[in-house]
Amino acid sequence: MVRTPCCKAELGLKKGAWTPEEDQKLVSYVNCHGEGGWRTLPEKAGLKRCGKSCRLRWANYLRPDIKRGEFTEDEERSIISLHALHGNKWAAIARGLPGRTDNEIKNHWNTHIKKRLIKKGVDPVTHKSLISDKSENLPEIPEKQNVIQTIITSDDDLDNEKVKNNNEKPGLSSAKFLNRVANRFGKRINQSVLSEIIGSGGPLTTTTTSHTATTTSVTVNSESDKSTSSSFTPTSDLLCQMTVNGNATSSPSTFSEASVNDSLMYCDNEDNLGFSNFLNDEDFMMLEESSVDNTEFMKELSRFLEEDVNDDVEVMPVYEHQDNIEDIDNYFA
DNA sequence: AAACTAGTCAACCGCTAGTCA
DNA sequence: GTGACTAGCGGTTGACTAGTT
Repeated sequence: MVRTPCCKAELGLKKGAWTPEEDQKLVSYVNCHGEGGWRTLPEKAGLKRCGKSCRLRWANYLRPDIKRGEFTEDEERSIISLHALHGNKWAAIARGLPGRTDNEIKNHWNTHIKKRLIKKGVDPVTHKSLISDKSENLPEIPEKQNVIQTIITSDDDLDNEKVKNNNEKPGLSSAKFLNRVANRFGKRINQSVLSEIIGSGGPLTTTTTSHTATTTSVTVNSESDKSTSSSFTPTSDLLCQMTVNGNATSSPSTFSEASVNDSLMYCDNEDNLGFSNFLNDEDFMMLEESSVDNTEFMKELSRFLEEDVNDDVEVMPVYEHQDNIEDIDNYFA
């Protein structure tokens, strides 16, 4: 297939920095006619630019919802967390930072964060320490994660004990179960929804963890990582959707067809045992109204999963993933 | 003051994926 | 199924600025 030129090879198409007059023309046109139709926009708007250039100018600079100025510490934490999940998928990272563009984040990463991570001894690519290869001490993660493996990550005996007794420990049961839920519904709901289920963490969490904290990652495999929605969905809504009549219900406002291929993280430390800690008060109002305690709620969800046999999605492994927490700590140390 | 260097970031380029006829 | 078209993404470039010599 012959590659289509991105714009007409006509003389007179301007390149380089945009003038205020050009900006004004573009803003006026988009305000009147909306975004889209970039190929024909320049001519209609009276601009001697290629459509691609117009789209980029609008997306990276002229859009009214763009937040400009210094990145906050929280934003930098988010960038690092999201980079650990997505790698150099700047657009995916930008979806997690409202008002910031992929280009801006990419530039900030390359000019600030990357250097600072290196200076702090953290590999900006792997998010692991450059000084000592901690991966040697970590459990091996299967390349193709198709087996069930639960690993509690803390290096102290207490946490090891939790592994042994994880059936009795609500927090760890919750961890496993949430992974099942995530895997089960990963193809229907987007990452933000899953993060809401997980509640106390997620890629955007700004909570720093102590070294005794146990961090568990949920990996949801799917055909594509093209998450199309980042809309916020209250956890209670989702839970209601999931448990109504014990059947899966799929509301467009709650479930999206977007698939997920990201590691979802939450903190499961000593102060955070029990499923109740993953939910807020509003979530529990729903539970209290139905007189279902935590255990019953877990059973209900388990039963729901068991009953919903039509979908044979495999349960994916739970494995340790604490490096990107450490690199954030290192970064801000 | 001039030349040089390094840092920053807007804009560009090449490519891919999705859609439609 | 194929090709044209469009939108979007990630890597790179280069203009500009600030700091240093």
